[in-house]
Amino acid sequence: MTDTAPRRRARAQRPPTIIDVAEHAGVSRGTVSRVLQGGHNVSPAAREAVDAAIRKLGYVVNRAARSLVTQRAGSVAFLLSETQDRLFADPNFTTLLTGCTTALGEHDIPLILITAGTDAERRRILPFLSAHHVDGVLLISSHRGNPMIEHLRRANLPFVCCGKPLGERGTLSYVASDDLEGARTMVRHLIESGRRRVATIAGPQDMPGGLERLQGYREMLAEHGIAYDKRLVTTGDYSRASGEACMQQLLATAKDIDAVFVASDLMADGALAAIERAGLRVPDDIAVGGFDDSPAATAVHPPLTTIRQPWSRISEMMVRQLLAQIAGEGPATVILPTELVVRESA
Amino acid sequence: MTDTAPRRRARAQRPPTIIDVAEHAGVSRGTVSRVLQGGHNVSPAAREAVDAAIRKLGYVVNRAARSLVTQRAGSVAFLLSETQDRLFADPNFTTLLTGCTTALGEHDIPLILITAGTDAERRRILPFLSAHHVDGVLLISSHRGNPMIEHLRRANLPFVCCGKPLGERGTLSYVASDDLEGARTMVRHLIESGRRRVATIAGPQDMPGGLERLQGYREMLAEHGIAYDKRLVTTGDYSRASGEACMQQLLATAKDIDAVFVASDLMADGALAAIERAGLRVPDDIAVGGFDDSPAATAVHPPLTTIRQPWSRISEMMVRQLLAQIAGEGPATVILPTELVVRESA
DNA sequence: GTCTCTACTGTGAACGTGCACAGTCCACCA
DNA sequence: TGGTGGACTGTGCACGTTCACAGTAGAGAC
Repeated sequence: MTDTAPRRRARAQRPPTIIDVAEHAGVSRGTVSRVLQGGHNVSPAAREAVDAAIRKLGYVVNRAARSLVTQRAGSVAFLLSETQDRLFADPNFTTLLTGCTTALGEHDIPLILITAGTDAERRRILPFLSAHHVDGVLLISSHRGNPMIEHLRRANLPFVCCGKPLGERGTLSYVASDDLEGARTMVRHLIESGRRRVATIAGPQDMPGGLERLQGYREMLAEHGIAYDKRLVTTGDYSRASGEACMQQLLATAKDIDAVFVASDLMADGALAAIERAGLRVPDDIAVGGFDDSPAATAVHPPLTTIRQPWSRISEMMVRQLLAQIAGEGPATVILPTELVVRESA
Repeated sequence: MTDTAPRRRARAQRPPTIIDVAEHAGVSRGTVSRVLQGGHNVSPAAREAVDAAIRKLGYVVNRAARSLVTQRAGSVAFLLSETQDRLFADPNFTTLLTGCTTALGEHDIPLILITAGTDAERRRILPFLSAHHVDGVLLISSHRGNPMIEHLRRANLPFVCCGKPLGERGTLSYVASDDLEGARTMVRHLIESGRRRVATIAGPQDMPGGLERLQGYREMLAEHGIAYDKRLVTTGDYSRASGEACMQQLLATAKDIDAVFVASDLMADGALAAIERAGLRVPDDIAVGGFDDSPAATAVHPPLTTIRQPWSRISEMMVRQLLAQIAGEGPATVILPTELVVRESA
C-alpha cells in the first residue's frame, strides 16, 4: 500500500517515462511507442493525445532502454587510426569532422570520437567496437594496410572509409574525391595556359592521393603529347619542408621548368619559398598549382591556384553510406568530383 | 521444453552476457557484477574464476543495460557552441579535442562530439542534454554570454568551460591558461631586450584572452615605468587580415615603434607582412611577439617568438574537473601557466 | 445475423545489468 | 555451547523500452 509512496516520490524527480506519457494521454505504452516509431497503426486522436502529453511532460526517449531491447547502440564512431599529427593538422579535416557530426545529428545519432593512435588506445578500443557499442564506424586513415579494417570486418561492424584504402582487397565501402581527375584538371590548366616544362612534387606513394595525383599528371602530359621526363618528378611527404626541398632539387636539376604541380598546398607553400629564394617569380617564371585548398592556399603570396576537395559532401556521403549499411545494404564506393580554384599562382 | 531452443540459438549469436560468465565461472550474477565493479567482497578463488571466464568468453559489459539501472549515461559531451569557424580553424583546438578524448578514454568514457553552431542544432541538442544522455559536458565557447551555460545549469548537468566564461555570474567550473601572466611575460621579454616603444594589437575585448592579454601589457609597461600611450593600442579580431590592418595603422600613427605584442599568432603573421611591406626588418627594427604558438608561428619568416598555452594539460584538467563534478564534487577553477617560446622575431 | 477483414489497442515478456537484501559459512570469543 | 561479527554469495526486483501477440470494435459482404 504505502510502499508505493517512495517510488512515486522518486519518480517525480526523474525524467518522465513512456508510462507517464501513456497515463497522461490515456493510452497504453504500446501506443506511445508506436507514435514514437513513426505512428503507424495509430488513430489520429491517439496520436494527438500522445504528442500533447509528450510536449507537456517534456518527454525524451531513454536511449539506454531502447538500446537494450533493440540491440542497437544508436551511435556511430568517428575513428582516427592515425598518429593524428598530419591528418589532424589539416583544417579540411575539421570540416570533415563537423560535417559528419551534423549529418549524423540530423538523424539524431550521436558521434563518438575515438582516437586509436597508440597501441594502448587500440587495445582499449577493440573490445568497445567488438561489443557493438556503436552501430558503425566512420574510419579515417591515410596509411596503407590499416589493421583496423580487419578488426572491423571480424567484428561484423559496418564501416565506411574516408579515401580509398590502399593495399586492401575485398569489397569495402569508401568515399573519396576524384584525385585522378583533380590532378588531370590542374595539369590541363597549367598546360593550357601555355606551360610545357611541367614538373611535379608528388605525395607519398603509399598514401591515398599519392598514386592517383601522380598518375593524373602523367596522363595529362601524355594527352598533350608531352614526353614524360622523370627528372621533373619528385616525391615529398606532404609537409611544407619537403615541398621546399623538392622544389630546390627540381630547380637544380632542370632550370627550364615553367610550371610545377604540387600534390598538396602545404608542399606548394614550401615550393613558393624555394622559388622566391632562387630569385624567380610566380607565376611569371614558374606557375605553381597546389592541391587541397587549405587555408595555407590563401595565406601565401601569391595566393595558390589549387584543387578543392568537397569535404562537406564527402562527410555527408560517408554518413549516408554508413547508415545504409547499418540498415542492411551492401557496401558501396562513392567518388566525388573536385573543383579547380584559380587564384594567382597559376 | 523445446521452446527454449530458439532462445538458446539466438543467444549463441549474441555477445556473452553476465549470466554466461556466471555460469561459466560457477558463480552467481551478483559475484560477477562485484568483480566488474572492482572486486570488493569477492574471494580470490571466485575472482579468478570470473576473470578467466571473462577472458575466455570475451565478455564486455553491456553499457546500455548498465546505464539503464545506474541512471548514468557513461559518456561525456564535447560541446562546441560556436560558429565553429574561428575556433575550429585553430590547430591548438584539435590538441584540446584529442587531449580530452584520450583523457576520457583512460576512464573508458566515450566522448560525444556535439556542435551547436546553428539554432536548429541547439534545438536538437537541448532535449538530448536535458534528458541526461551524457553525464557531463566539456563546454567550448569563446563568446560572451553563452546561452548554453544557463541551459546546462537548468538541466542540472555538470560542465566545465574551456577558458574563463565572460559575462557570467555565479560559480562555475573552468580551466584556462594564465593569459594575464602570459602577456606580462611576453611584454617583459620585449622590454628587457631593450625595447621602449612597445605597441600592441589586442584581441576582441568580448572574448577570453582579449581583456587579460591587454591588461598584462598595461601592467608590465607600468612596472617598467613606461607611460601608457593609447595610440599604441589597436584591436583586431584574431584574424590574419585584421593583424595586417592594425599593424599598418600603428605604423602610420607612430613611426617610432620598436616592438609590438600581438594577441595571436595569426594576427602576428599579418603584422609581419605589414612590417615587411613598410620596408622594415624584424626583429632589427621592430620586434614582434605573438601568442598561441600555433603552426603559423613557425611557418613564417622570421619564426615567431610567442606564448605557448598548455592545451594538453588544459584538456586533462577539464576532464579531471568534470569527472570530479560528476562524482559529486563542487565546481572549481583551474589556471595553468603558459610558456614563453623564444624564436627569431623578438 | 454472422462472418471476415481491417484498423487499432493493450499486455506480457524480454533486453542485461546493478543494487539491496537475505542468506550462508566460518572464525573467534565469552 | 551459544552467540556475534565479518567475509562472502545468491536472488529478486527494477531500470524504460520494443516487439510479438492477442484482443476489440466497427465496417462491409454475403
